[in-house]
Amino acid sequence: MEKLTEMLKAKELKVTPQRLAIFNILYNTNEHPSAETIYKQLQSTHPTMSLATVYKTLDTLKKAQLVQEINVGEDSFRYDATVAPHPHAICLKCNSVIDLETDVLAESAKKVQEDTGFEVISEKLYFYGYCTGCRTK
Amino acid sequence: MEKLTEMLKAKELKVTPQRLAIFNILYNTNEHPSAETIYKQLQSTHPTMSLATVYKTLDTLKKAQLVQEINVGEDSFRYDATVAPHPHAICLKCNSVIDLETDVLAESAKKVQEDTGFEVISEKLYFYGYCTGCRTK
DNA sequence: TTTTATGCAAATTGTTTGCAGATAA
DNA sequence: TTATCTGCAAACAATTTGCATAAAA
Repeated sequence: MEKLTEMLKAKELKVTPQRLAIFNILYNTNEHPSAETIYKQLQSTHPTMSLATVYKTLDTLKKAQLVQEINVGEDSFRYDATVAPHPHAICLKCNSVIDLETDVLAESAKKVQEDTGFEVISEKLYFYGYCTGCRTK
Repeated sequence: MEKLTEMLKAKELKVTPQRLAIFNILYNTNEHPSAETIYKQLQSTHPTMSLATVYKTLDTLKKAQLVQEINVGEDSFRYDATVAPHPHAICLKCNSVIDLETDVLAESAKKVQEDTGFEVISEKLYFYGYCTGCRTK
């Protein structure tokens, strides 16, 4: 991950195997795993990595704007290496979180700003329902 | 609150002072309080009410579709007696949560459904930024 | 009088923190 | 070599649970 290495250096953060491994998982999945899930996934390749390190690293990456934290209403946070704002669809049956590319966000942010005077910095849009795989019941 | 009394009876749930008090708070505010906040607010009028009861009651009301739970990315949930879907704006400075009435939700749900095949049941839209009171810095 | 709800305290879960030793620069 | 990071264990905070008592139907 050259991208991450660069970004970390730019922020005067050390490039450690743990940080690379965690970012790598997020960068190569669209599953939006939680800290716990990432930790379990790393146990085979990085058996000494602690859960605390996963949390600390996710916090570091979040502050460095390399990952975004998403909050779908579960009891834990999930993480996404795609930082550009985009909606998510959460399947109520299999709990999967799917990235969407609808562009309603920019338009509606502008509308809100005009209508209410609220200055929009970012936005999150979640759809709850059933994914294509779970629709057939 | 006749509405609540009816709804509870319809679901074979008992009408208790605690349930009335908690629903009443939510029904008469637009502050979207957390369980803790509701608990504190009730201490003067209902000094024997326990925090566990607040949690259990909110869960009951949520299941009875009388309140909705919202998750703005804080460490706790907030509650809203308006169950119809509507966007929320969260001020990053004063942490207030404001109800919005923009109607982007219905349109975009339809769009997502057509584009991706994901069957949308409900949606949540959050805007983060600065409220009119906090913009002047 | 029967069933369900409340209130207490203890348990659980996700996350954070302090600190000594390890590692990147 | 020095500043930062990791990993462990303990701490924390939000929420849940078990159970005896209390209250609604």
